[in-house]
Amino acid sequence: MKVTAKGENGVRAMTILALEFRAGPISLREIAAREGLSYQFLEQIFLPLRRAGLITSVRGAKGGYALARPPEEIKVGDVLRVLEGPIAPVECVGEGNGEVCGRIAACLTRGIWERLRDRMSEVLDEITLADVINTPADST
Amino acid sequence: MKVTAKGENGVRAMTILALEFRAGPISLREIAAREGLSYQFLEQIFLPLRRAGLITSVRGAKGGYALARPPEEIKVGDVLRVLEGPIAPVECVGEGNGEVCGRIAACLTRGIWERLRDRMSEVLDEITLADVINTPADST
DNA sequence: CCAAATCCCGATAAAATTACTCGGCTTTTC
DNA sequence: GAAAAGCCGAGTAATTTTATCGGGATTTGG
Repeated sequence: MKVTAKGENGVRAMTILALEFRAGPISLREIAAREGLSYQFLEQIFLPLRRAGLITSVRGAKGGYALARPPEEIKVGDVLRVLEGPIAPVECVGEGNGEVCGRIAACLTRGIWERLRDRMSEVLDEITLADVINTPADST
Repeated sequence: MKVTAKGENGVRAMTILALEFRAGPISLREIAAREGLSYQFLEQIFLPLRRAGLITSVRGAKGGYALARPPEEIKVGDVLRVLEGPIAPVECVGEGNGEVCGRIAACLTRGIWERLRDRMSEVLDEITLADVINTPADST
């Protein structure tokens, strides 16, 4: 029941883009240095985020990445769905998926996963990048 | 962000034990047949559940497994914690874990995972096995 | 007392997923 | 035109998950 490193680091990287939203594009090299991640792993994260339209890129020297929209308009759920696929605790209850598997207790347990999925989506869609950068990091 | 097959099938198997709670112990062979799972994989699921005290076993011919407590008193969260470890979307926010990692945006993103973890626990701890077997399987 | 049913359990093999790297290309600035 | 950056497919390494095996130990029923 874990988010992958890709998802976790993707959110982390997007947080940096949110912090620097007014400062123009930031290079992967800089983000990699700030977060202690490899340049190449970050590339793998940014590629799908750009294709999904969450970030924009500027090529060439002085280039880099920036959020495509202001931090208030990007939800954590958006980022995770791009990097990890639909939010769903089990395959058969993918968001907007009506399939049913053939096993006997299947329909009994299904409700659990649907409720869990809905609450997970709810939390992740109510937190924007703006919330993330504005929340004081109190709880040690 | 998925539950493993072990967790999913564990909940499924516990549901069967809940359905047959009054009927005495059920053998793994029977559960395996009813759910289309391998006997040996189920063994791997039941061993930790028994060690955790969620089920009891009776050895020998006519033996099998039964819930240690009535279905009303066993939460889905209990089962998942045994089979998958603490409910936590990322390592560093394991239930009751105060650690902090050293990276820069760490404390900014941490709050996300804490909120997610809390809501996940909440859902899973408000559903008992009794709820699972009593909920009509309407939503096709 | 024996045979069959059943749980007990460590070890390990197989498969799947995830994490990470490589190499080479294209675009832009200075 | 050289350096700084992004673009991108392919491939390898590491980890986790799934599944199997083999042999014990315990109980029931004949």
